[in-house]
Amino acid sequence: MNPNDLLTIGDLARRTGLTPSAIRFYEDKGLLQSHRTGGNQRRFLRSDIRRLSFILIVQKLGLSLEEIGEHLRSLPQGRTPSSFDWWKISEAIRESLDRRIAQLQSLRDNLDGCIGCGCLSLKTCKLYNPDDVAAEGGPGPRVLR
Amino acid sequence: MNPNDLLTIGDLARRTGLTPSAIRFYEDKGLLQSHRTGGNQRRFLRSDIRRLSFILIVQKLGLSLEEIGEHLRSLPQGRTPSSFDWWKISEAIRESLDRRIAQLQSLRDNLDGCIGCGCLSLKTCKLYNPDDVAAEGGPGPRVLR
DNA sequence: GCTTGACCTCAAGTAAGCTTGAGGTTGCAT
DNA sequence: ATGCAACCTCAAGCTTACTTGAGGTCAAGC
Repeated sequence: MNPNDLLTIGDLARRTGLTPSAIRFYEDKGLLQSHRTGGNQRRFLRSDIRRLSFILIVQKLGLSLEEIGEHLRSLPQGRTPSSFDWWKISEAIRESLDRRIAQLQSLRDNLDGCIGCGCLSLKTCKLYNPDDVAAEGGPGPRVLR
Repeated sequence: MNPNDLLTIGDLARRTGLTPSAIRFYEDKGLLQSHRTGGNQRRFLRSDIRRLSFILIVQKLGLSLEEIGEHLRSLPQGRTPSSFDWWKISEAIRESLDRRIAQLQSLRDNLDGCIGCGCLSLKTCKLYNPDDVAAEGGPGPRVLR
């Protein structure tokens, strides 16, 4: 297969383990782009395999598609992203991951004092009020980020 | 207020910061029970304040209501939970929290090697396949637990 | 006894991240 | 030229964790 060949959505699905519907969904959300054939079918670049892999990996780290989109928009438009481009993104993600780990650790460290004692006072509980971390958030599932 | 007084749903809401609708929702899900007055209104025990506080706190640690329910079902039925009861639960939760932190740490440690290098090979990526961690999961939002 | 706020139920809406299905088109092989 | 898999769009459904609203009842103060 020539490196200039374009991939169908099915090809891309097979290479990434995603379903075509998921890929269309991501395109809808602006996480990748496609060209169209005369007959209106999508054609993708080979570099989109990497792009989707990135999405899958970073999703496992707990980032939302929204957040992933922001990172992806920092990639260069028009040229295939270089190693350095990806490295810059991975740095940014590692930092937020570090923050989340630290947060979870401090929550854990307060767990015994807070629940273990049985007092469970919402007013004094460090766990419940660790500096207003993850305070609001509107409707929908609330996940610690 | 006498310790034997029952609380209305509004009282409980005020004491916990939850809305009445959220409390009804939790009752629906079996996370707490209520008695009813002759006029079909809910009445709660004072120990339900603690129960709800527990739910709120543990939610911040990232557990789903489903998981929280499982923990709560391990509490004694019929008697007010003791400090020791709560302590046992907090131990169990701390352990799963520890596991999650360890998982995140190993993901982070692989981040540079995996994304940073730009290869992003799904087959060889440790990040993507850290022993099938968080593998499947059906529809709906996928969050690393 | 009457008003008023708090309560009740049930249905529908919201957000995220997709899937599933209906109804129709394309593209490749024979 | 035709058959069939793969593609297309658009609408609706699913899960989690709730909220909002409609339409109606209860309880407590005056």
